[in-house]
Amino acid sequence: MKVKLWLLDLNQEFLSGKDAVFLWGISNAGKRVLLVDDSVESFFFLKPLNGVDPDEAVRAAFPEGKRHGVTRMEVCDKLVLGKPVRVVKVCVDRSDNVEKAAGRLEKLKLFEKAYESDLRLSTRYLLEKNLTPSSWFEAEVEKNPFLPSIPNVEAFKVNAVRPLEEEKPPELRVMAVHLLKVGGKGSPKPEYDPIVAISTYDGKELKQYRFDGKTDRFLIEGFLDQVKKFDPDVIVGYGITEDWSYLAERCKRVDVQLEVGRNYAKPHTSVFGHVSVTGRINIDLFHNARENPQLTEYTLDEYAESLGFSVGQMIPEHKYSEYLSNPLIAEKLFKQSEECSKLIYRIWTILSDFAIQLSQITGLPIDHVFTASSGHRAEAYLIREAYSMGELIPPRVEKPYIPYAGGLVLQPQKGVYENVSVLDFSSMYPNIMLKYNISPDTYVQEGKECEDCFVSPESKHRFRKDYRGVYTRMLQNLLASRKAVREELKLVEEDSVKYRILDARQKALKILANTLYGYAGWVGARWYLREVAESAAEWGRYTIRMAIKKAEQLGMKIIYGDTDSIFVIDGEKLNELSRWIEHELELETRVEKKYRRILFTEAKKRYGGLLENGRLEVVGLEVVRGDWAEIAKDTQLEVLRIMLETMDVNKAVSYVRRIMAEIREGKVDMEKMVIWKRMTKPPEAYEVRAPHVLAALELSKKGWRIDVGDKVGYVITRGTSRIGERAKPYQLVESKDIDYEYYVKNQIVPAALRILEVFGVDEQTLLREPRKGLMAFGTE
DNA sequence: CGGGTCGTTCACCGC
DNA sequence: TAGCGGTGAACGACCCGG
Repeated sequence: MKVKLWLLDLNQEFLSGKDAVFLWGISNAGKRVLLVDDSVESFFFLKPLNGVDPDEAVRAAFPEGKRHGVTRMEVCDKLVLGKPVRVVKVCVDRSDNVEKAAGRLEKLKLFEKAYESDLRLSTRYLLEKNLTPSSWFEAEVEKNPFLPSIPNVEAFKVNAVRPLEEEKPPELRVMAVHLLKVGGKGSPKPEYDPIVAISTYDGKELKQYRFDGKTDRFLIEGFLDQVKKFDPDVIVGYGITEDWSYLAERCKRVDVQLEVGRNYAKPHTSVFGHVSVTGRINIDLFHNARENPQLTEYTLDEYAESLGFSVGQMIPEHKYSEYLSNPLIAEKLFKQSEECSKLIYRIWTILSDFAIQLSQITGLPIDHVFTASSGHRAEAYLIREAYSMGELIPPRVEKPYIPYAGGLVLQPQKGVYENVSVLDFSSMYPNIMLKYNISPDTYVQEGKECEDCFVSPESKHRFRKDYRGVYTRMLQNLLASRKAVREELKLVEEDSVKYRILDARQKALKILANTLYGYAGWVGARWYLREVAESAAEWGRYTIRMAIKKAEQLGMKIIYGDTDSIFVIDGEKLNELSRWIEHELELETRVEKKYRRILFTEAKKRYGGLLENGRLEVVGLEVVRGDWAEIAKDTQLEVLRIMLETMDVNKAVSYVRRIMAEIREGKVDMEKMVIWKRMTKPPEAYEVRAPHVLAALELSKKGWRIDVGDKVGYVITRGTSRIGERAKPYQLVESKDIDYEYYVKNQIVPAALRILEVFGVDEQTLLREPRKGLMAFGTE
């Protein structure tokens, strides 16, 4: 019989002496289904050394292979970086023996290296069958008495599968989970702090299981019953990776089995520390929060706010214990846990489309989408592309790292300009890589012959024209799909489900395409080739230089430019320029922005301007930096606004003086003086005793846990020693100890002068007491 | 030994 | 656990004159 399924999750099992892949899905009739496929074979490839005949190699190596589970060896034709190669396919009795056999055989003096021995069986299965997670497929199945029996899930043995085109995902049962953990002192420890409550929300029903005063056994059981009863397809939490291990430890103590998988299995750790729950999608939104470096503390409320949710004041974690021990306010804590589960649910609703699309496109299971880095996402896609071409997937190996030159940045002349347009190349690197067929498998090594090649402008790297590479194919597919999606988007109503799905898809496609250039230059990549990244950058610089030259020929004034953009004074020649670029350079451009007025300092990558709609945009300046005190950023923004809107220097100067006075009078909140910096290594590992390092050391001495990646907030206090030693964690400082002069001299003055310098204001002018009866500035 | 110069370390941002 | 280009603060080694 045939079934139509949406692939939720897959895992590998060893069943009656054979490897099997378990496919967990939802049928088009809404049934939860398990398909078992034990027809999958484990294998890898060996490339013979130069001069070694593959058939000879098989005969010589087979006896040794047999001892390590090799069942069969055969010679076959594959591609290695675009070149046809006869390689040996090695089949192994079970997947556990793959790496072992590959390691042994590689050592024989017959082979250069092994390919695809580091692919997991489930990955191989998806490739072989051309399936992707989070997509529909059709399976030819039959009942079989030896299959595991699982409540509420129909199990079948699979005979054949084929992918389907259908887009719309089925209705998923989603359960958001929040654990309320409270530590007596410091952070809660599962060894002695029981769970206080678990809240769940499924979009309709809110449940909460509470500590009964003696044991958390019953609340855990209550929660587990609810999981079994509701049988979620998706379990989503914030920090749920940690919650699972906390739960596991608690379960051990109170003698409960943490059976949350569809097969009753406990949660288990898979790649990159990601936790899987068999048969379900386990999503930790914390991983998504971690992608946003703007966040300081990575609390749920901060994360939710960054996504546009308005969340009221939440009880901070260090006060949990205080709340819990006071019956008058304890209820607030429980209420908050409930609200958290609702919030987690709502966040998932807005992220799920994007996650599903990314999963479909890359072929990564949906719960890996958030944990995988952008490099791994691109790589997952490349693996599929390579597989379909018959190209062997290179192993991850350590390679030496050689830096190369990147984008071109023009030096701006400081000053204010009016009517400036920004002409951007659309997806410059992807389009350049496409245009010149830049790919690791089209690269022609030095000394090798090549009749018809693209030659990079500076290093003269060559790329063959007669063959489309993995990168080229990937980009062609991504950009073509994106174009098609965007065309379709135009015909779809904006509020519809279809619009949401398509928009998520086109965004995912764009992100993947843009990642590929960086991927090429990443030493950790399977398809790393410095020459690829280097050439793309060279052609990028060449392109922007050509555009500038043409603009100048047309009599246009170039104000600035960075990598893929040029800033020009708007005029009737702009259209001519972009037409020329499209025609001669064969690249698309867009007028991305128009500034009514824009200010440049003498520095690159730092400017601010008034857009046509009146919005003030700031790039690179202190205003947008996370490591300046709020008060300095606010002041700079206001100075910039005054100057761009009114060009009134006196007004700006007196504004700054007013703020300086307020600081000295102690009228500014300490909160606005906190400087945040991220720890990039453990405090002891620093060579320099920088302010944030000393502040971090002081915090850890007081018992705070400071991890790499945490942001430390400090203020500068009064004293005569160097700044670093006067930097104190803001939590430990009273506002009377703050060194106001530091904030005036090292924060307000430099931030304000950055702008005012352009108008000839210097430090002395700014600091001088305004004289009575005279204008504040500009009368001398 | 205090004050200045200057190279280095560090974090962050732009694209 | 994607790349390079770029700015600017603070440290700390060093020099200098006293």
